[in-house]
Amino acid sequence: MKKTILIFGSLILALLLLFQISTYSLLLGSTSIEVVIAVIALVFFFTGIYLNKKSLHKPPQTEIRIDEKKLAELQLSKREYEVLQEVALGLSNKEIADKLFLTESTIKTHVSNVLIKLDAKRRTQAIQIAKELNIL
Amino acid sequence: MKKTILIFGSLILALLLLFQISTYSLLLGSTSIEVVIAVIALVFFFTGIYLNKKSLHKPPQTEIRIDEKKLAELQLSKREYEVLQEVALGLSNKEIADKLFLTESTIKTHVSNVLIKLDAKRRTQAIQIAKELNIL
DNA sequence: CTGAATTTGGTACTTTAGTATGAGTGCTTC
DNA sequence: GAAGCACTCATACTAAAGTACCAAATTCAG
Repeated sequence: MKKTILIFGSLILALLLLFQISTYSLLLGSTSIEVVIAVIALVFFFTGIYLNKKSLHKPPQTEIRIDEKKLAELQLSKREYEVLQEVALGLSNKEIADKLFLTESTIKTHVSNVLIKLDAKRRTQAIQIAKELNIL
Repeated sequence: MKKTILIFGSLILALLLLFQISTYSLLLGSTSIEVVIAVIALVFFFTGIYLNKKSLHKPPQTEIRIDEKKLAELQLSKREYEVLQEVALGLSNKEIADKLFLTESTIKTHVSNVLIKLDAKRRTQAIQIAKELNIL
């Protein structure tokens, strides 16, 4: 955050300086109007590109957020959703049971319910459906 | 593509026009230097932002291309990779067999080989590993 | 407090998935 | 033409996964 403020501050300062220098050099007649305008245009053009890259480019790349609405629509209970997440990680029912301190029976029950609610025949299909719905 | 050329063309034209108008209005003394420079700066600033958004913003959002290198490293045969893709779609061995006009035995063999090559214990884990490696 | 939903777990059973092993075919490469 | 590899398929298993049904404890809103 500190770095951002510093960069922005010096950027604004530099642009203001450029602005003033341009105005004065024009008044003094040492530089032609065309050159000044061209320099200004180029500098601000690339400043625009740079700022855009910094501020708007990062967030959309990494985040692929889950669809809370569809998650609610599906009526999955907390445990069922939790189990679904573990299933998607490639764990077996036994492994999930150990991880959540439950028995394999319980996991089977939850998985079966998930399959019904997601309208899937197999756990692999449930994973595919869940990812299509942006639930995972 | 046609649209892009059209947009870029009119953009360049508009900028050139702005450039000329600025120069002339300055020479005629009808506008102050500061105003012209400010307008030029703003226009080029936002043009930079716009172009950057159009050209560099789209590809990373939609495309998540597969990692050809890792795919080669894994030494998966054509059929094995093909079967892996179907597995990731949530199909059963029987369904894959029917889809590819093979027997379930053959699919089982392919899946087993895929599991070994991906170092996975289950097909669900194979899916997870494959997606982590950007193979799918 | 009560009824409904959730969570947990069990038994019994069927269906898939996965392993091990062998074997025939076709294609390429040395 | 023999060795190697990919592809196909089979049999015989074992191990998971999944279904059906039941039941107790817990949670939670009305």
